[in-house]
Amino acid sequence: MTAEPAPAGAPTPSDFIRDAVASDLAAKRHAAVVTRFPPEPNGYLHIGHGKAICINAGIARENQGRFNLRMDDTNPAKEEAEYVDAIIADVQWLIAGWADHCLCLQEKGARPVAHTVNGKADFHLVGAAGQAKAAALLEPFHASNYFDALYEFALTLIRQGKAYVCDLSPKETDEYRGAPDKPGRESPYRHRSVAENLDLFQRMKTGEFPDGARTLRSKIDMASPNVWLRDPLLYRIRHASHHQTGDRWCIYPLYDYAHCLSDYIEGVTHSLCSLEFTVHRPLYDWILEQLDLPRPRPHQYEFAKLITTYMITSKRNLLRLVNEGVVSGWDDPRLPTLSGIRRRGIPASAVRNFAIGAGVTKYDSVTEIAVFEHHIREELNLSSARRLAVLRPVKIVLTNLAPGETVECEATNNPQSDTPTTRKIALTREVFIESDDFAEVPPPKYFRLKPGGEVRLKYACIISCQEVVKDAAGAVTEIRCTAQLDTRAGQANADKKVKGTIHWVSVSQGVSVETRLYDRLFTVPEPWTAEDLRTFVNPRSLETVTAIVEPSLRDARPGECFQFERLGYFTPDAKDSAPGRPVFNRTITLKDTTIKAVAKAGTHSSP
RNA sequence: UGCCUGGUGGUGUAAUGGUAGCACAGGCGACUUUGACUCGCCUAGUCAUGGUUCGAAUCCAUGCCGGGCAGCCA
Repeated sequence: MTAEPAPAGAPTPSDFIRDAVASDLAAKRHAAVVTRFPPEPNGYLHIGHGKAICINAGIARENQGRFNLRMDDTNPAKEEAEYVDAIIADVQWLIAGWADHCLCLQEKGARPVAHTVNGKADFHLVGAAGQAKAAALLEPFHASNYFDALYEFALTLIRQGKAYVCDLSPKETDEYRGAPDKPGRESPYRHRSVAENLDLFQRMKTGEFPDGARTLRSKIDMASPNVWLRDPLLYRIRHASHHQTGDRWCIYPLYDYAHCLSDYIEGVTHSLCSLEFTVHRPLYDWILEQLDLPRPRPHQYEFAKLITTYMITSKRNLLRLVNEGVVSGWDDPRLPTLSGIRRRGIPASAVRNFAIGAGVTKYDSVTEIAVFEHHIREELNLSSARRLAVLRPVKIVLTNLAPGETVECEATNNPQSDTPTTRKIALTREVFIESDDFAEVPPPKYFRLKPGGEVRLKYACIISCQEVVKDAAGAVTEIRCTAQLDTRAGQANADKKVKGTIHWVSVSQGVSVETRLYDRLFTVPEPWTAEDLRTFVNPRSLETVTAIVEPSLRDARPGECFQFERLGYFTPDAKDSAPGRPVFNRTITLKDTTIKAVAKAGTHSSP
């Protein structure tokens, strides 16, 4: 768990939020920077959350601060413990080696304790960052851990005459609220006495009233142009079991009330969230202001969320794809969930570079998926070992090699390495090549194998095509070639040039492996605008083939990334691989200008 | 018709009163035992109109266009 050194020459990100943090620090408004990432455990994290994590963790990291992982679990109806574990794993994966030393969790079982600061009542809970405590003794913060503190704060608001118990039904509450362009009306229960409010609120807590019968509301301004200031609800009654607190509570705080106070309780200094919460900020500030709190108050700043073409990131839509079986689960490699992305073989660093590069602004932008793909290839190109694999095989017979004869060849593991290593691979009489790499009737500018043509087998030698053998149906069954063994590395004609170099795998030594070729899940760049998402699901987003790979790949393990030369990057699937029997996921293809070159040649040569 | 926010090449993002730059995408070329990588070159932008100023993407005014907000969701 060491911090990754900042890339040489990489400028420190600068944006309006970082400017605000720097100015707060300069003015000594806070002793240290504390940010937070507060997901609701009602689904898996996706790449949009990834951006929020990168911003919150990144700012903590740049200021030697910490960032709290908190489950925003105030709604028992929608949340599940299963999601908590997935969220923790995804966050840790995303920041490993980068900001994990800033990640702050709390001691198991810890709760904020009431105490007095400068004569004022307070609740405070500080966690442990990095490895200050053994991981087994830590857990994420939970808003539900603050229910007692939140209840006490609510009592304070009632005593101050800033909150009241309202008996309006949900429908009536809605009607009384008015509309953005017309003021609301005051609830008939708005002027109850403090004593009555206290009594009713306590009875709400003890379970005397059914769901929806009463609420606790703040008393602000029913005529405010900001609808979120029209006496917003603080508590609702829900006789439901909560995944953390069980049946201890039947009243649950709402987001606006719980969030600002959770931030305060944890000592958060900068609460960074997405733009849709901007209209809630006056309420965030109002609640904290009323309570006359002894410690510095947190402040909320909003940034534009990450939206990427061909991806959907709404939990509703994601859940639907999962439930309807369009994908195999939350971690389907085609999904932009962090679990899916990880399973697909995309490095966390690529996600971070993408998220950070998207910037921190207040403009709702749509980032092209090509940028993400660029970052994926950039990382994988540097780190992936090269291997030979054939996805759609066609057989070549090297007629001048004897059956059983092997010609040892040396292959480079990673040409991008400063000190490249090599491995041995065997050329045999029969090898598979990619069916795309042979064309009986080649288009113009076709560099690969064709009747009477020559091509180099990568790391081996140049071969000449002599004869094409077909079955009764006219399908090519084998291509008979001669190997020019003196064009191997180190031989007399090693420097002989041919236009094309192709990959291959020995028929006798190759291993068959299930390989999953993933493509974009949607056929249109902005699927979220669709009436029905399923209309634009790409029917070819997953194709499964039996690939033939070089023998060393039999031992590939999940977590390892390979470049199958000329094809793309592949990684063993973490769920379906077994020792000695990997199942490969294609992370992404190599950039391919072949199509363009051939198409262009075709265009030029046609009338 | 209310309030809050925004508007810089195709896309994303810098420039904080002083030469509009970077990245992705696109185009052309070089290199190449990956049609990859790498390298070079090119295309293309300040929403509009006024104003302030020696000088405006930046400040002011007006207009236009976009996004968000009316859950007992977060």
